[in-house]
Amino acid sequence: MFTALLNHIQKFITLDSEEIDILESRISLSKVKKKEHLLKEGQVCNTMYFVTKGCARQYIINPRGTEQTLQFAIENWWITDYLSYHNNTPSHFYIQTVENCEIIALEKNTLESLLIQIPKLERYFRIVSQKSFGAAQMRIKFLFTMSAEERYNHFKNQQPDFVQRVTQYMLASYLDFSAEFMSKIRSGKI
Amino acid sequence: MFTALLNHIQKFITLDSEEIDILESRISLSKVKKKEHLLKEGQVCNTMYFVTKGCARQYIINPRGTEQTLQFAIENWWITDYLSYHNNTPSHFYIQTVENCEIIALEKNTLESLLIQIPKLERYFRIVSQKSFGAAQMRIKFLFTMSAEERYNHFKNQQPDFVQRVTQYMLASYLDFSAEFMSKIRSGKI
DNA sequence: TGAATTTCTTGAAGCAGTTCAAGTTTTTTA
DNA sequence: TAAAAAACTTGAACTGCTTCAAGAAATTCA
Repeated sequence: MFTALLNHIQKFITLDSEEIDILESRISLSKVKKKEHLLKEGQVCNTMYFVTKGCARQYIINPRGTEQTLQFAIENWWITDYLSYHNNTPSHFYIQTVENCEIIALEKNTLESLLIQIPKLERYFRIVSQKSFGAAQMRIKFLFTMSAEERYNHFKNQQPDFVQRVTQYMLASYLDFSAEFMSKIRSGKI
Repeated sequence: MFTALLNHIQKFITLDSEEIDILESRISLSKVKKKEHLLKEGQVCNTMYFVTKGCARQYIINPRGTEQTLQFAIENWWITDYLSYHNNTPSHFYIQTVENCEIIALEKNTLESLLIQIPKLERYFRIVSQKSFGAAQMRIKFLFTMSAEERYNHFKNQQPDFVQRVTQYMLASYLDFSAEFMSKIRSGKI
């Protein structure tokens, strides 16, 4: 529901009741079935998505024709293609639900007018995106320094529940190794 | 000089002359010699750095004891460890100049008070960090889908001048392969 | 529920890139 | 400008992970 986003926002800034009303009037929650696309490669991305329930992912189709997941978004995460969003260029990515989801889709026009009415929201989005960028930096560190098996174990320790929620090939590609290799890691045959 | 930052800011927002004065009064440019550290692993990062001249990089020392560059920052780029900055946790990274630099160091306290005096700056930093995050996503895409040689050629095409500015082992590690392999790519022995 | 589809497992062969070591070239510094 | 230090090159041996293929298990959906 809407309160999930409101709570998330209020972790970083404080809104008064008038601002909450404005926000509530402009935002709507939609249910999205598993495996539906929110964005496809080639489209210009003009929407930010906030997951209140379920899980979405950003992926590409690599030259060999297989999908590789670049990012997951679970409850209380924003997901979008910021480069396409800001530059109005065709996206390199797909964004797709992994489970049945409840999602707040915030279009550029709506967001821009909200940012004018409630300038404090600039701060919220600044902090959220700076933290996301920080997380992306750590991700690159892990990809660079750990072996496949270490990356799997590290992820499993950090997000024990999440491992169950996605198929093996999605997680394997996110950790940058093959689904077959993941099967071998799991069975201890490495 | 200060105008480099001012121009960068005014690409995204418009400041009036009073705001420019405030900004100018709180910001100072410093010269930093080549190979000096702005941040070391284990320190809490409470400063953002804007490069007006020269080049800096963020790197780690991997388990084998060799340096791996995660990010470069040239003219008009911000560099910091956002995770350490926001969570007040010890950094996993080093930040070091690669050339003699002119840098604007913006401390958290200063930035926070500037953001209160000039709330528009929230917007500037939001847009900059969202674009940086977008660039990080593309970087992960390239790491995932291209061979070592393709990554090198792609980088060289995108940033032909930059390739000359850093040593081979820095660029090789940034592209996630060994310095020896880069030597072989360059000589066409692959 | 049963058929179709998707996902997972396993082993064998292969290879892109690493590691090591030693020599050469370039850059830095006293 | 000479000596020291840093960066680059080259080849040989090696390896972590991929690819392929084919069967087994689990999930989806009519």
